[in-house]
Amino acid sequence: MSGIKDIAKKTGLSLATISRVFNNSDIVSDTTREKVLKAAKELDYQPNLTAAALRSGKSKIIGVIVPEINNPFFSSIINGIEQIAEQHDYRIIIAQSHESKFKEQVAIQSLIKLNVDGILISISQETKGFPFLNKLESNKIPVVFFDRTPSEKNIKQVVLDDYGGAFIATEHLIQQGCRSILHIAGNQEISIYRERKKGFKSALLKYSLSYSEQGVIELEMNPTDDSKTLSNIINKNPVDGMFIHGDECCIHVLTILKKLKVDVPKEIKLIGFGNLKFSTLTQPTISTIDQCDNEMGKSAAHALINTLQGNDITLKKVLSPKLIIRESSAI
Amino acid sequence: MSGIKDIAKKTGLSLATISRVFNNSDIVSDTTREKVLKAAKELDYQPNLTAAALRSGKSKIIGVIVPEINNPFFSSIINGIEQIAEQHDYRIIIAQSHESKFKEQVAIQSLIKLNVDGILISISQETKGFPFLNKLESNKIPVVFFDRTPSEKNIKQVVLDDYGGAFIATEHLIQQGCRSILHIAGNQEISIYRERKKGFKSALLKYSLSYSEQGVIELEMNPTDDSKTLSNIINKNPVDGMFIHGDECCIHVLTILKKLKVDVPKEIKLIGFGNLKFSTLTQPTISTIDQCDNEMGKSAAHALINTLQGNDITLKKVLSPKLIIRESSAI
DNA sequence: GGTTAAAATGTAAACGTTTACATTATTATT
DNA sequence: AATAATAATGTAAACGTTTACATTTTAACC
Repeated sequence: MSGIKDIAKKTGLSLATISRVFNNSDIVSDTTREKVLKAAKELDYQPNLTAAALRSGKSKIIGVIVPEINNPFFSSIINGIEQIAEQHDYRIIIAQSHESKFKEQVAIQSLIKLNVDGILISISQETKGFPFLNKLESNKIPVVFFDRTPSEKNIKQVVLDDYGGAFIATEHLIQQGCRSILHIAGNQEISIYRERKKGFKSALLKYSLSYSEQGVIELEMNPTDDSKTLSNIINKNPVDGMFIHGDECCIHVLTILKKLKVDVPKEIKLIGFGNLKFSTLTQPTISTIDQCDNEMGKSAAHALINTLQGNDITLKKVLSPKLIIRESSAI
Repeated sequence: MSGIKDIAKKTGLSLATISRVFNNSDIVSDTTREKVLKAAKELDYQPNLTAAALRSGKSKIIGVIVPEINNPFFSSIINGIEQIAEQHDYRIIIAQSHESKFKEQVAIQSLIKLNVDGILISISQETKGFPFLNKLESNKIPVVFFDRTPSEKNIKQVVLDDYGGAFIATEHLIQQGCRSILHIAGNQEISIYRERKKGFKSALLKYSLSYSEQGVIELEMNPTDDSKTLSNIINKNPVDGMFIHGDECCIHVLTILKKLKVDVPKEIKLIGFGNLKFSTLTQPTISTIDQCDNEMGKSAAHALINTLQGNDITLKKVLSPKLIIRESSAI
């Protein structure tokens, strides 16, 4: 492996000049620049980023912490992050929290030790606040949160407008003629699901449809139990639409409804949330809300890189989810 | 940030001794070890891995290159890799080739510059051979390939027995009573799909069923075209089973068959390949072959770490896929 | 052509560890 | 108690860059 020294020897220039050529920050004369680049090519020079990182304090590495990497939502986000990072010549290093606050902390420690320039993180479900913020600040490591963010104020974050997404989903059902809509909600401990419930409620109220807590249920994700629950509800007061907190649950519901001989979308229209790939593979295909996962990754990466470059950024960016209309909500 | 120097100052010991305590390689007396650890705790010492990497040449980072991170197969593998890496105190850095040979090369260069200790890679579809092997060898960076491996000999790799998987899938259909089985094959340019076709053929022959090239087709993944293709075939000679090269295609076929009013599994039994999550969410649920994705990641990581630690490893590890029986192949 | 300003290059220390080698302290052996 | 062997610690250079500061070269001006 040839280094800066070899180029210096070959060109007769000093180390400093060579270094300046590659960090095109300073002024180097065109002739020497060319001379250096030529020599670099001939020697197949590869800069040693470790050495550069040690001296300059900039590693050109961004740490990314997600709960689970093999969750399509997060892996798409990472994909977005990677795209932007690559464009700016940053590498990303990935760690998982597995929804554990402890592992999250371990991951952060590791990233600090590795001298990452910044961190992108979606916090674990266990984590309410974010006690590591001080430590990161004292290490001058900027953080941008995405999707799942802690309650602290004045943090940089990019999130989805879950409320708005739920609103347009519900609105869509209403516009398709539904008048008695059930919301199958997610765990209300988690803020995004609370927001989705709120959006559902608002849409009903806007269109003067009655909202009641009986119109919102949670499921066990167990075929037999949920089948009973749903058939009970449907038989009592005829439901003609369902807004379901997530695509996976939506497919679960679809399967149950089929078994109950309910025609989707004729008798009941369905809309999910998430735009997972398999929502296009069901029969009928599932209408849903796109979470802009890739875009979220890109935005988060942009925000962090801007911060690293000293540009001011808006503290909070809210992405607008998109309505995806498919067969399950057709008239 | 306090460093080794601060501990030295606080304890009155030399830098070398402190270093030795943390690289518990050498012999340090128990009393000084304790003294150092105590001081380290009090100072909240975090070793600077960049400095350590520069001096020692070992970064404790493993580079991982996959075609697409947001592909459930690869993200599960990465998950497995991460588990093992973490246990051995390695960090992983992820790069994507996006199926491009050029980007693959760029990724490798980046990883070299970052001084990764080793590389795990599943090569892009464009890549037949692996011309970067020399470069990595000359940089003393060991490589372990997984799933998609180049044709070169004497490379460390962990792969799936695609042939065997296809064999047991087909055998299962036969045992369920199928006698006229269609194979919906994947792109025969790609070796894993060639292997699956071979396994299909072998199983038929073992059970004295006739094999002909008409019994193998490829689809366009387009609902209308494929619907025609399939109805033609089914009408000519009655098919009672299908072994499909991948779960996603299997769902596609299932949807078409439903529209053609074919009863799955009564009239035609289906089995896919891949054990993707959504194969449990269809109706009927889909029998499939599990690809051991997580295990593949673990094995690959183990192989690499063993190599890094100087232990000899077997050159090639072949994982045995598992039969997952669900409704689509029920009697 | 001499003076000054600006541009280009050079010098050498620094980043925080690890490690070969040297030294000192301890224990064992006779 | 002297010597040898071993264990524990110390010294200082090294890893490959970046960068503050110093110096030299070039250009600009009157």
